[in-house]
Amino acid sequence: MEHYRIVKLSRRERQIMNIIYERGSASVADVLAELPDAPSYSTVRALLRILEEKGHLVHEKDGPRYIYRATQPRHQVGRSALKQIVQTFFDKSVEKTVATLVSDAEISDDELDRLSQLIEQAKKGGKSL
Amino acid sequence: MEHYRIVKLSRRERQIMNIIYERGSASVADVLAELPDAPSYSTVRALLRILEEKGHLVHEKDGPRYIYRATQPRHQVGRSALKQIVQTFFDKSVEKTVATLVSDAEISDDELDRLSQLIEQAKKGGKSL
DNA sequence: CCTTTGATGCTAAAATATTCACATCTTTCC
DNA sequence: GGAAAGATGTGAATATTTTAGCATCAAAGG
Repeated sequence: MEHYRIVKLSRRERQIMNIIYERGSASVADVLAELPDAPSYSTVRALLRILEEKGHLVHEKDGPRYIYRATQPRHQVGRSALKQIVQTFFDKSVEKTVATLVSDAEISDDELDRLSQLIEQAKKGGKSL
Repeated sequence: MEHYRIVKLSRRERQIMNIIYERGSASVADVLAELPDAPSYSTVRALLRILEEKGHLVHEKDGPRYIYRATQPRHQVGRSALKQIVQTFFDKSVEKTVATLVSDAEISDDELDRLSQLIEQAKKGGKSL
């Protein structure tokens, strides 16, 4: 239940983890291509190795090259990150957070309908517990 | 419209900015009290000074002591941070994000009702634009 | 088989972040 | 006013992060 500590990462480590979470998996070249202010190939490999040593990543071989994946499931880390955002910027209010989400993004009517259903289900689900 | 770049902060800088965003404002002692693995008083002052030099904070005098505030409005930074989370962990899907929010947190019926209204307004608002 | 290409392993230098000690300046209050 | 308490300003040491160079190894192609 406690916060997942992807929180102790350095700037570059964070950037790399985000890339890998976004893509699901990535080779060294993939990471290099998406890193802002991209450093050298060697540098990216060093960082990936460190992240692996720290237990945040694992790699598997895909022919000659390594493919990296996160060890912690994305939904868990996402949940934790979201919680942090709600706490830090939205007074712990889910309502304020959702308000920002729906006012900021372009959302189709279909998606809005599904959101309504989501809320309805939460009402029922909450009751039954 | 572009991402607000509170993104280049180091680990400690990030921790401090989060504390200040959460509280609204803070003295050196406040920050020190909330920092995990709290360093010395001198250290916190040094970090606050750096953050001020970089333009992320300003201070005003409250009697003998300094009170620090963020220069960028919280809602703007929160909006940007939220966007980042949605992109990184929820496939850019507001729906998935909201689903996590309502399933994770304890939400009262009242709040769920307000969320429904929120969605309804978004439907109307979206149409009219 | 041998060369070329493209990948990783390792190590160390350079840059940045983090930390604190000490000097100084105010406020408090006796 | 003057001492004590509580703040800040500064500079430099320490630790961590970030970077890249060079050696090595494996696959691909002639």
